[in-house]
Amino acid sequence: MNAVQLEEILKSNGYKMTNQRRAIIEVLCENIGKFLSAEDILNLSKIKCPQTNFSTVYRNLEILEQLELVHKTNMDANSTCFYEIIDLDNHHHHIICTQCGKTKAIDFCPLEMFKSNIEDEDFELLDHKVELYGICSECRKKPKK
Amino acid sequence: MNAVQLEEILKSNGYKMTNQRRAIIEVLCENIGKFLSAEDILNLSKIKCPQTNFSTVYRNLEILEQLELVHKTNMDANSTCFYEIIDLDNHHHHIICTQCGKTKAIDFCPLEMFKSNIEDEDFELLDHKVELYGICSECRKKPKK
DNA sequence: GTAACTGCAAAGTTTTTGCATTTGG
DNA sequence: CCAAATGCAAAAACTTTGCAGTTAC
Repeated sequence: MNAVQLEEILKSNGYKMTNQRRAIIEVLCENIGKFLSAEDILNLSKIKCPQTNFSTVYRNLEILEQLELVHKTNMDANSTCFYEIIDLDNHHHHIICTQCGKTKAIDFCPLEMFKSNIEDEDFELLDHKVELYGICSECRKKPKK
Repeated sequence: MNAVQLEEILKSNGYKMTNQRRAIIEVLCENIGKFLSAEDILNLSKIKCPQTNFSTVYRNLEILEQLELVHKTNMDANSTCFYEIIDLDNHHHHIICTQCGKTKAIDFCPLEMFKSNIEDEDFELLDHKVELYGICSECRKKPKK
């Protein structure tokens, strides 16, 4: 998924392109595989379009969520939410370092395992979220804080 | 994991038992397999111990998190966090109805699949979170809102 | 007795909203 | 032109904290 494709999707859903929106989309596309907070997105977007504002970031994230183009998540430690573009061409999950927060994309997805293991007809399975937590090599080398 | 076991763990870590704490622990243990918000926990705890307070709930959840006895999570739709006792004897994940929020425990865990698929020595795998999203049978019957 | 715990009220964070103004198509 | 988008400031929602008083052990 690249920014141009995303723009097309938004336009075809009746949304207009503004510099702020384009900046936000570009930031998201340039950071696939990482988790960004709303504040991260704001700061990075401001580099491209300085007048970008928190409300605008949140409003655009909401639109993208509704179109199922971004995933929203939190990590256990705090209550900030993190966002990432859903890249259908390159579906992945993450491993997250519990010490420094660094993330890394993991290609393996256990969804098929779930499908075959859930004989449960009560739910129609639509989506899933998988996060792995660990300690990255750099943090392992460091003395424990 | 039952409330008595949990009390023992807390006591052996130097924590004292108060009626508020006991109420919170019991509520958590009685709701394994569900996700409770801090507010849910407060309201249910108040039935057992009416003077229970929000600060006390959050402070106890923090202690339980530090001892790795509860998991904290959020669902995509809103930014409220949800808590559940980690029941090592009965490890499970959840499927969550995106319409009504109802949850159901799922026994299958793909962790072993991950271990064998991650040849990645950069991370030491410590923990994981898996959530499935879908629409429950009741919501499927209802006319779309 | 004393360290741990709690209640309260206040502050901190993150997210959402109303409204007046601006802008893209 | 006008619906959509934005900026601002204020509010809402959720969580954390300081402090004085209380309680478990």
